[in-house]
Amino acid sequence: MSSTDGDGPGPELSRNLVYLLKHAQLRMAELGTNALTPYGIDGREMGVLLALADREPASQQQAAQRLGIDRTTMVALLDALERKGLVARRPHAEDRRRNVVELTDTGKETLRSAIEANDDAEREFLAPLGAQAAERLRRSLQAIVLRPDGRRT
Amino acid sequence: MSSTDGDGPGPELSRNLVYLLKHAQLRMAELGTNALTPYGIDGREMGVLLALADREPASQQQAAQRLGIDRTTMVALLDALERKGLVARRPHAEDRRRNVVELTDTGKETLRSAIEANDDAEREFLAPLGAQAAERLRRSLQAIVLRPDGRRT
DNA sequence: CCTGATTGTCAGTACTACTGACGATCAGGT
DNA sequence: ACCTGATCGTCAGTAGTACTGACAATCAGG
Repeated sequence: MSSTDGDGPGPELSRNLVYLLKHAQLRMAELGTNALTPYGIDGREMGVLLALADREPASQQQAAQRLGIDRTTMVALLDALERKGLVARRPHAEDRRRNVVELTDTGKETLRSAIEANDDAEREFLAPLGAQAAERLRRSLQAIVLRPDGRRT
Repeated sequence: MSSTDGDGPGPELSRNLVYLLKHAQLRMAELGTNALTPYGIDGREMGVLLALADREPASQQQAAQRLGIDRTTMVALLDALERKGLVARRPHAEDRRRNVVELTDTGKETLRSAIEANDDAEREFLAPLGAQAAERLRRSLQAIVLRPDGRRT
């Protein structure tokens, strides 16, 4: 039952970007999740940590915008990260509607390790490509995702 | 409130493949869905049609394998496509456990139009890239997704 | 001080895809 | 022919994810 009949995608399906992107994303997400489990977080949570560490301290809404997700989705994400002691909410000095969300020291440490583990996972994901092709893939995706008119999903 | 504070992803997040692939996939799926609505199908259903048209007639299970989804997921997908008159299930001559799934004439016609519309959507998706970079992106994704040891998700 | 907008929160919902179980059917050995 | 184990399509239930809509608290402008 190994190499037979209708096992893989046909030639047309293999050219379809919806198909290719979906499965690329699934595979990368799986590799990322596996790589991150030792640190008790998954890819989405690492994204939140990155969004917070990358720039100046942010409100929950700002963090959500950086990640391209809804502010209501951010609530549960931060609940989990706060429970794990990786981020802290504190009240905003001048606007009491807002929370300022920051990484704890543990969070910073965890993020450092997570980035390394995730880099390994990315290397494995990109293994079928040469170094140059890998870098071009990353740049092309950036050009598409970060294109100037970026509207919110 | 337009271009200010913490609006986009920071530099680290922008390099993260999980982030880039997720949003690339979201955008392509949205463009595809929009392009296909005139034909009454979405990207997933077009995938099914492609999987069926690409190769010899298939059982539901084979079609699912070509698409990389579970056979239980295929059931509802085919229910919808059959209701729309785009595919037909008929009993397999030699194995009565199986259904042979085929495109109807309407299905073939719809798929032709859908492919054109989807090509337009892909062009829009790839617009930030040059022609060469676009083709390289497609090939790199193929190399990653179709890599020989492709295990089932 | 009032009105309208913003922030974080929560309940409810939608969508997708899975697991587990079922009956029907097939294949192989005896 | 019979039994056992595997396969196919189906369905119910469940899990994960992210949304919409509504709410109280708070802010900003007039």
